[in-house]
Amino acid sequence: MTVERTTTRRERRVAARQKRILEAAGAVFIEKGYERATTREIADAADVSEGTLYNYFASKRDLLIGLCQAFSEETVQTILSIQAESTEDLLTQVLANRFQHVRSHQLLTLILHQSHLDPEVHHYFVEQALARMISEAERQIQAMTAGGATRPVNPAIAARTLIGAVMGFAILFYLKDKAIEAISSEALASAVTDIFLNGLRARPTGEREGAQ
Amino acid sequence: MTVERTTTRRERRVAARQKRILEAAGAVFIEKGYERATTREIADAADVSEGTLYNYFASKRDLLIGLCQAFSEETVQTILSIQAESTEDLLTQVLANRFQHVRSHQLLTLILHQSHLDPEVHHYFVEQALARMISEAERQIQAMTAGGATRPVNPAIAARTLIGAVMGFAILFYLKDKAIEAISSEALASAVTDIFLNGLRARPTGEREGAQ
Amino acid sequence: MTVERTTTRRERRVAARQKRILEAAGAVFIEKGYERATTREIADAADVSEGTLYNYFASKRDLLIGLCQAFSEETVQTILSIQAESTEDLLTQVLANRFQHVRSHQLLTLILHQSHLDPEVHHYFVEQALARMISEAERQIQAMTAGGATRPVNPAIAARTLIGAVMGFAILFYLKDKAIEAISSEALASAVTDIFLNGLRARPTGEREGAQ
Amino acid sequence: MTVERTTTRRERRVAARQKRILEAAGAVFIEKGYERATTREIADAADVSEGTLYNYFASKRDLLIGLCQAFSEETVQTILSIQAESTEDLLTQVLANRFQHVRSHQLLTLILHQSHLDPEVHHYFVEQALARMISEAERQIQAMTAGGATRPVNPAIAARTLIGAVMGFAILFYLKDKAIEAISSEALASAVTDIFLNGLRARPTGEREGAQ
DNA sequence: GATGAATGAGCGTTCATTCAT
DNA sequence: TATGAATGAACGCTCATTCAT
Repeated sequence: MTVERTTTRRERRVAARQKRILEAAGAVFIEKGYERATTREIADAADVSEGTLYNYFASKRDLLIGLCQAFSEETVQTILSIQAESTEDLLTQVLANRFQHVRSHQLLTLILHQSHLDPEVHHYFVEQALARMISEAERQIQAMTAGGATRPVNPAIAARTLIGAVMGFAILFYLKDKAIEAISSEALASAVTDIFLNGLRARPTGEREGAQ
Repeated sequence: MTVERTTTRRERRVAARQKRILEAAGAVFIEKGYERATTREIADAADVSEGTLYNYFASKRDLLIGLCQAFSEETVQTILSIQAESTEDLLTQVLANRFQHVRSHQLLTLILHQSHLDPEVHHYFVEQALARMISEAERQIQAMTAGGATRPVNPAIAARTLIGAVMGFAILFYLKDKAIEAISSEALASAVTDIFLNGLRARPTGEREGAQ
Repeated sequence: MTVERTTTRRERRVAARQKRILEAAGAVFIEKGYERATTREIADAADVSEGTLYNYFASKRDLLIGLCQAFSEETVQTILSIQAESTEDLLTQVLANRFQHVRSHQLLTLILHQSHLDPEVHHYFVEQALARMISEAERQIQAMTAGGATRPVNPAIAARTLIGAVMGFAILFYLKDKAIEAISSEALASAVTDIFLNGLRARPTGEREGAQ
Repeated sequence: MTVERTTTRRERRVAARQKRILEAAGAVFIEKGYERATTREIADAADVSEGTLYNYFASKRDLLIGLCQAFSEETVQTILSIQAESTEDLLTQVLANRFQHVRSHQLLTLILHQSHLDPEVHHYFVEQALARMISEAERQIQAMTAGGATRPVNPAIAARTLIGAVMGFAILFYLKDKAIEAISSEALASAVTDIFLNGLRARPTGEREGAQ
């Protein structure tokens, strides 16, 4: 018997089933929208009965909150854990990571929409995740400006332009934009980083160009 | 007697009522979401009976389609009609115009979400409006690159970064981001234009800076 | 100016319009059933507005009552006015007349059904028309039995068998029975008269046969 | 333990409830007519909730179709299973059986009416039941004619006269004809059989009379 | 008198949630 | 604990009737 085991078999089974239900809910929510998704459909997709669903989540709304919490937490953790050597590297990594994520998990747009309608979703996503990421981005930009890496721009606006662009790309994936789907997340991240760092404007001849 | 009148009083009344119903529908859809909005609520908001609603629109979905069509058409017309003297001026004007619009009409995010769920909304918004605006942006970027005004970037990506950022800002307005709401549309447009044209990266000393 | 005219032009116009509305109502009722027929559809078919409909009839139900009254009255009048030389001739004429009528006007089945649901329809059709025709038939049978023309059968049952058969044939027309539609009303009347008068049973050789 | 049981308790409960709902629907349809019958009323009559109704039948129309199928099948089975020794016996039995049936179950007239309006009801009742019974009746008449039991009449017309008369009597029951309700089904069947076999016409003295 | 837009009660149907098994 | 039948409130929509023009 492994003494170190802190979870019993039952607890693990419960956790696994909870996860399966949440994933099923996410898939059905994205396909049908939150309102049109039925608990029966979610239960079928999770291969459990409707009754069992309610043993794991108190309501349909709870499924949405659960998804929102998991999504928000995962997003914040992932972004904050990224280690980079330079401004450019950091931006590229963050963008590549987000592009990769939204490409396969289209929850972001669902949650954006529900954040407007449900105060609790707003709390978990906008206040706990989006606001934190925006302020982290502002902090980074201010640090980089202080360190001479970036021009002195309005950090509130710059942070929101970057994060807004990521959300915008998420929507383009969500709307099945063919041109975007054809580009790898890394290539897209590099190109977007280039635009944000170096701008679109042509440089006077002889000027040092940025990456890419 | 005004012989020139081409619309009768009845026709004008009908048009006005149709507009009022559509506006009421837009307001309720934004407040409650499309699914949770009830036809009774929309009728109340438009100060007509439910029956009257159905004299003007065949179904609740038709209200959504009508809003989407009007929104898409208005957006395309407005953007295409903007006249500008320079790249910078054009970008600033377009951004200021869109920021102003999404600030007061929050339909964009509703329509983005419904475009994923309803093929007809997708048709009117994504195919008729968004795709046209993206390709117009690509065309402009290519022209500016050919004219030496912008660096040779991937026009597909650059166009989508710009438009994605606008959609991202629309979402921030939609989510009631206080920092954004505090900035005037024009100031925001200038700052974002600056970032897109000149980039965030610090320039070597002595380099000519872009606008702002 | 014809002094004898007892109806003004207006009165005649009103009567004509009333007749047209009633005919339109009958056609729509038969096509869609009473409940599914809409007043709009009836108004369209009569080429008047819905408002005008209500200037001529107080309600949709009134249209049904009106149709029922006209149908009942016409049926009774027609049947009672038939003059015949013999039992056989009388029966053949009545049957031919009714077959001809139900072939083109399918109101009978509609009214039969509504008689069950609406007391006023029941009054006009069942009590004023059907019951009178049944008792007239009973009277005739009794008279013929007394005169030696028919066997001493139960007149109540015989009358109802005859009239029931007519209603049954009306239903077969109503249900578009092909075999019945292919036979002329006169031929059908003769054959049915033969069956009722002479029976289906084979006769001993040498017996005198009835008509046809 | 009853190993042979092929239906579980649940299956039997489901079948019983389905039957109860169908019977309730039949009763309400007959009382109010199909259109005026509400699903709420049917649910109340079956002592279930409206939601439960829809667990057993997909729509209100499905209840009608279900009734029509059951009625049609039962009618055909019953008629075809009747064994008789003579023409007279057969006719009497069939008539008695039908009179007894329509006396207590007034579905026939409802179904006759709906057959005109709903193609599926037409299919199940007119094509699957009525048409089969008519052709069976034609076959019998032809056989009896060939066997010398009946005169050579038009079998199509004779069959329809008989079946039409049954439908006519069903309508008289449906319309609560007092004279008919006062006569037992058997007596009525005998009297009608007599009329159909022997005819109404008086016979020359000395002729052999038919039964009854 | 004729019109047809406006009305709102009432319908069939759905589905989140409960609970007996 | 897992099930899925039962529930009933709430929805989108229809249509007989009214009434201002």
